[in-house]
Amino acid sequence: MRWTELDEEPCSVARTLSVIGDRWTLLVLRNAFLGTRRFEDFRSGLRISRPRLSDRLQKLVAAGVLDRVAYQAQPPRHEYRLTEKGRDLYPVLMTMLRWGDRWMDDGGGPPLRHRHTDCGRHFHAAIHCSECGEPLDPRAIRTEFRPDAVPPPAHQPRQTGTTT
Amino acid sequence: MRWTELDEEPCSVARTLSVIGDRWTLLVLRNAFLGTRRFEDFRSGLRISRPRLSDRLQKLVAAGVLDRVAYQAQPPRHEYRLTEKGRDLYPVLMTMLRWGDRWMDDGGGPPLRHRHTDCGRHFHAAIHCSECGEPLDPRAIRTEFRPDAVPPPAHQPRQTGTTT
DNA sequence: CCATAAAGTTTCATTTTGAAACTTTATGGG
DNA sequence: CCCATAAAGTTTCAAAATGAAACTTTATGG
Repeated sequence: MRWTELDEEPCSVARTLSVIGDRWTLLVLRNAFLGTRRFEDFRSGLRISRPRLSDRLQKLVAAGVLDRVAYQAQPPRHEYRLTEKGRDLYPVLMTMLRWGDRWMDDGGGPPLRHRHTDCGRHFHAAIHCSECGEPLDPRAIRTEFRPDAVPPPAHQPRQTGTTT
Repeated sequence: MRWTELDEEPCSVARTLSVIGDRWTLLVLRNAFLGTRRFEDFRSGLRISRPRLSDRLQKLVAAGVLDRVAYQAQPPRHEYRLTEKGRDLYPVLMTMLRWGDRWMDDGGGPPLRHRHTDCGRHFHAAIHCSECGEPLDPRAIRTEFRPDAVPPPAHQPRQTGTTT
């Protein structure tokens, strides 16, 4: 499979990966969520090479995840801001952060902590059912495939629970 | 920044990306969550080249995300199963799927739907506060940095809300 | 005895990437 | 005025990652 074919797969995970599924893109977005907007700030904050940053930003703008906005006219300078589509990636970043906190700890505890101003406590992101609001247990989920979205091959009898 | 340095960054997103932040890995995991366990099934389901699948599986096993288990002795054959660490990536996959459903729809609706057996309804994953259980609004979050985890450069006054 | 299968590895050409230098327009200092 | 610096890139080139195809090993079925 080619990367240019990914966005046509009948799978929302694959389609999402066609936008954010590369090494640098999610780090660019992480910093965008932390307030970075300018080319040089992304570059120095990430230690990414200029050509790579340049094409990642262009792709994210083309995908509608970032918006390129002029902040000065002479010489023309632009900054990159998250769009609504981009801000909606927040749950993806937060669940990744949660997994890293839990499984990649070097012994020093979480590098960042988040406080929920509504309840005042440090928290992590947990996924819940959008309909009933209960925490999601993968075993309590049944996956249904659209006719053109064929389940992948599996030799063992299909598990009923843990499916995407 | 080199990819081998990623897992040492004081950032749980970067550390998570050091494990799952490449093109194929998340697709391998997607299929693993859908029940695929064997080399040839991953390969045909993903249309990935053999050498690539081989090293992705090895890395995931080394990272403790998959377990390599013999299912027959002669000739030796193994299958790859999600560990607890691997199953805990479910929220990441589900939030990615949700984003794709919402923003990458080609007009045909979601390729997969998920039914919550507890409430009986089709749902999507929403992130909630682990402490109070309320849905998370990015503006209701304050980020606190450990001393060695420096906030990335940002020219504009730091936003107080939408931070990772 | 031959074909096929599973799970890889090897080889090689193509693509992607990173590092460094270069470009353009403007500002600040001596 | 002249030089240094800054921002936001682009160009060039060598190194690393990738995909396609062929090959390997052990076993089973006809």
